[in-house]
Amino acid sequence: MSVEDKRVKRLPREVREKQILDAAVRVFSEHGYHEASMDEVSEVAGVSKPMIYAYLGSKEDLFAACIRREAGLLMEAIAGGVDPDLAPDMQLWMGLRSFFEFVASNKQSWRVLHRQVISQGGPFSEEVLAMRTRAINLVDALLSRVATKKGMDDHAQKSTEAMSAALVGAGESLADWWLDHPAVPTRTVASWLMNLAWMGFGDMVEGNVWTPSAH
Amino acid sequence: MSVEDKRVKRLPREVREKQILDAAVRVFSEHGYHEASMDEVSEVAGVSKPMIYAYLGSKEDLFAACIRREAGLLMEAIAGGVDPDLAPDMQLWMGLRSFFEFVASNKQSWRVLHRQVISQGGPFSEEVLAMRTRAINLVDALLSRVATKKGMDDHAQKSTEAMSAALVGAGESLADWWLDHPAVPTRTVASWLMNLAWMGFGDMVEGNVWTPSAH
DNA sequence: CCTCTTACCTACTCGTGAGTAAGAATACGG
DNA sequence: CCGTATTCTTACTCACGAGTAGGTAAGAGG
Repeated sequence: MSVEDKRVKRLPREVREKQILDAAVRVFSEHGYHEASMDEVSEVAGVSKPMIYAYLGSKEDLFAACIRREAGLLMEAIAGGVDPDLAPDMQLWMGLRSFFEFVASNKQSWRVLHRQVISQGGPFSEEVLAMRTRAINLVDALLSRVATKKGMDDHAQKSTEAMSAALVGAGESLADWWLDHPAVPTRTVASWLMNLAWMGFGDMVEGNVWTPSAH
Repeated sequence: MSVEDKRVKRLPREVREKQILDAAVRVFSEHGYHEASMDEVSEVAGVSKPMIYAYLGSKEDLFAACIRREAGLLMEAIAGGVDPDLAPDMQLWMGLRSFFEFVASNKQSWRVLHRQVISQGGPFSEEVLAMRTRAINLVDALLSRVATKKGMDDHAQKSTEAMSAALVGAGESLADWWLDHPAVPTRTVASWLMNLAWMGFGDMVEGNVWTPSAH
């Protein structure tokens, strides 16, 4: 009569898929794509291996599904934290804060996403690179808007894309550094990068710092 | 009688080791550690598999040897291009130029090094992380020197390590971007990053740019 | 010409892990 | 109470790739 024996049995597909994805994110984030085994995923998920293949397809498919879900969450978090009517520097500021907040509360998601960004090879690299490109374009839209308004010359205009790539890379790297120094508050990390991006290091040592209040 | 049949035979160990390492760098840079097979390395090297094991040890050993060699080259190139008696901003500038020059003329080396920076898991991650940490410390030494001289407060002092991590990440990311945009000259890429680091984006749009002449 | 070392190869073993076949158990509609 | 669709498992197959056993041949030194 008791429904709770040892394993909860015969749950609807939706629920199982979520459990599997959660387990996959965890396992992939711990070992990376190649070192992770489907057997471990199935064990962590509390479900036998054929279920995974039935519901989510091959290992690559499963990984792609993880990336898509987590990338969606990250992008959503950032987009939701930014008001597109604000001035560009404020938008950048809000975006950075949202990003670091996401990383702080979703370390595993971040690891899965960032870990495989570089190591190409698999067909899933498209998936991952796509989301990185989206991030760069997002920043580029901001920067080039500023550049145009301020009337930078053509040569400098071209540089905004490269700058965006650099900024995104700086953000990723800083996020990684932060994982090893969790004592630093979110706001502080975000402001460091904001200042580096907007004022540069040279200005900072002169005491010129960007603050959200003085828009 | 002819000594040149098809394969050059019976070369001394030194030469073979170099051939193998060259092949390994190429194969690892193309596929990444896991997707690369020892069979392919042996094929590219023009040497049978047991030779690799006899000379360089296991797959991990071989990979570690690659990393060590290429990281050594990179660090040497940077150290050789920087005069430690110059002002910090000039040192940073020279370092950046040397770095991008190295990437331009050693794309494969760069790929091997950078590809695996993130994806932890293997025991070789120590090897790779070590060289990244060295790079960050190098930059940090510069930045904190500036910060101390200029008398930044304690809070800001602490930030130099994080800043260095961000800068290194920006450099890596920009180098990757550059691989897809080879038309841009080395000097230009270096100056973009230099300006971002020293002046920030906000200053650049105002027309304030750092140039090597006005030290 | 004999011996010892070093360079070198063919042809294997064998663990591991992705993917599957075949069917058991449970709900549910008629 | 009977078919039928869905959930779920045990117990396999099978390819691939790291690592090796065992042996050949070529030069060096006597």
